[in-house]
Amino acid sequence: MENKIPTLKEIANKLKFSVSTVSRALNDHPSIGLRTKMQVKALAKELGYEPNQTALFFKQQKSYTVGVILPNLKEEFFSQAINGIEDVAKINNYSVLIGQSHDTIEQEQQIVNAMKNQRVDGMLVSISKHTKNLDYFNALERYNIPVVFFDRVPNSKTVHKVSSNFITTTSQAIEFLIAKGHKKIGIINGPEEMKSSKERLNTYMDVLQKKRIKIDLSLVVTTDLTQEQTFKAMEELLQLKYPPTAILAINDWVVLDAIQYARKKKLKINKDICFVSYANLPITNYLAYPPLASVEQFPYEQAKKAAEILFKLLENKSDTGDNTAPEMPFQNVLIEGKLIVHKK
Amino acid sequence: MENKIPTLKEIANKLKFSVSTVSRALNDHPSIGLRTKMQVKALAKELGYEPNQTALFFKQQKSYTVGVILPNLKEEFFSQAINGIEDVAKINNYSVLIGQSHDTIEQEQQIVNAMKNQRVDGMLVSISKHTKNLDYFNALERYNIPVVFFDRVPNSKTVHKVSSNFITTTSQAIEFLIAKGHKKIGIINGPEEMKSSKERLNTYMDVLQKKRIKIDLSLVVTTDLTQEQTFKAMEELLQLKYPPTAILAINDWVVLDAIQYARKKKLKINKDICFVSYANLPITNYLAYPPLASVEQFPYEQAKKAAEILFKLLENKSDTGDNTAPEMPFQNVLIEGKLIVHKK
DNA sequence: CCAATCCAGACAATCGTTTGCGCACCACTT
DNA sequence: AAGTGGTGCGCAAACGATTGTCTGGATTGG
Repeated sequence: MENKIPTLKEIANKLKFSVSTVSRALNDHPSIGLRTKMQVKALAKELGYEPNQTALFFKQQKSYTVGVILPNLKEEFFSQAINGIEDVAKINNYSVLIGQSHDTIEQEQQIVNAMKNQRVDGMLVSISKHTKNLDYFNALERYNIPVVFFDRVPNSKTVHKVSSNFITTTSQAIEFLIAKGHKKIGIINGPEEMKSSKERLNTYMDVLQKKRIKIDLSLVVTTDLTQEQTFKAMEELLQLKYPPTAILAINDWVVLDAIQYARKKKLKINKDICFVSYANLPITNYLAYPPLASVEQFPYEQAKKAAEILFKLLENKSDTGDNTAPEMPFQNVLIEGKLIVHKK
Repeated sequence: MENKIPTLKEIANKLKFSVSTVSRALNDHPSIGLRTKMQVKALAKELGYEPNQTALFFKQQKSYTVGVILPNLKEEFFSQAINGIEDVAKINNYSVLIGQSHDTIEQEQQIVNAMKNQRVDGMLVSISKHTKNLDYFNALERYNIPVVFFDRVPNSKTVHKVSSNFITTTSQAIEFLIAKGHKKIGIINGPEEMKSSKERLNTYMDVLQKKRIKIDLSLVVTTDLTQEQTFKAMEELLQLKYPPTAILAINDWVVLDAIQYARKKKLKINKDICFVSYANLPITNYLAYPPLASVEQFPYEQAKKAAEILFKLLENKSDTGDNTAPEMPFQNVLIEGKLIVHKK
């Protein structure tokens, strides 16, 4: 007998009240008498009544859910970011729906669409390394689903985004290496489609120029972040007539592979060759041959900031049913990173 | 004008059909004429109609979503497990809702409840390290939400679960160390509440006994997996009159801390003291002082298996609206691990 | 004593979709 | 010409909750 899911209707029937009365009683509506409220609440508790969220989502045209799309969860950068999002979501009583694009456009698009049809209230997205076309994100406008990009953000000016300031951190990193006496500084960059890759490269050249160090484009190689291509990139760099004495790598995973490759070639890390990279993963603490320094990008704070912007957008939306509210201007927040020098 | 979300009703109005006809047309119902179907489909496409999932979830009392609850995402073990689940879910056209308990009972319970009210169709759970009471999981029965536990599973016999076979892998690990000549083998175990801790300890003692090695309980210490307690556990072990020459640690993160501690005490890893642990994280490949061996637990396969069981349960449920179907007996699947010896 | 007021609760619409049933119309059959 | 069967579509209920409007009865004021 108790093995059915209680509904308002059941409570109403047992108490000979109408469904609407029961609903209002549970919501402490002023037009319901105290006696009635007590009765209803007592029975609701006894039956273990809890509102059916799917009915509410449907009725209210609101799911109290934000979708998060990111390349993958295995990078600690992203799992930390999730924590930032979860914390903000919890404050706002929202759930978080996570999807991994696995760095493919197809899966990213599919997830966006699925989330759209499930009517997430908003999305936080770190795009795949190949994403160029934002059509499927723009389609969300019609559904009134705001999107805030973080970390891996698109180039467009007409989106909200939060990302690391690669210009300042890259400057710091390069200047740090120059101060250490390095003149031949290699750079293992990411795919060209990635906005961060461009910024990193531009900054690299700017700093060298400012410091009057000759720019040698053969010192610039790229990887798609796979181990295979990273090895190939390292091979290119090391076979140069004047190989680099220091290398700036796009992130910690790439730098780990790069270091591994260098060791295989019998190079002494931090002596023959130094490495600096981005992310500052906890594991670098356990490494025998850690990079000399890492750029901490504060994933938690970055994602948190993005989530806060998203919730502000959601708030604006619900305040005024119509779009009469002054639209929030497109946010483009830069999070300052920090160069962490690992003590030997 | 096109900035509204298209519904069946709109299509029906524009075409002067009834909503039901439109619905059936889109679903290729046989009783709708070919001409009508074509017209409807054409307009649906033009308007970009896609069914509102929240309405479907509600109507069908089914969300095509499985909930996954695990301690945290930052352990690669779990993010790999998620991939196993996602892959199975994708085949079945299901979404995956992820929640992190952060190893606390309160959050775990809260997530279970939220997922219950959102009517996930089933759950896959790796319980927190403190979970003992399964009441809030049992409450899901009433909602007809099947649960399959994986990796960190409860002791109960009346649940479905998939976990590593700690008996065989622990035997292998200990025998491996004994074969290497170790007689004083320490063990850094997990909290006693964890089922795996008991199995690990029992196996440890069984193997030593079989090999006629004296059991010394002072060689058995525990950690709650935090770095602090792991350091304390190491301190206990190292201050013994006859400290261990080999240590079996509950997982890779613990072993990393243990190794760090040993190094701080100027012990030579793999010489003064050896380590073996569970998980075989990818990062062990990048370590200077990796454990001698790791037990690979195949998180992907484990989670995949759990997901497959869950979907079989879901299938059984939907086949027969009532519970007249022969209930599937409680599954208790053991996944065999594998001892991976890291080459130096 | 009757009308105005007010309180507590009921009625019904609504969200978008599916689905059982009914009905009109046409083409056959007899 | 009346019955039969099938085809093609509409009507309306249902899922669970919220909410605007309505109503019956008690209370109050003049």
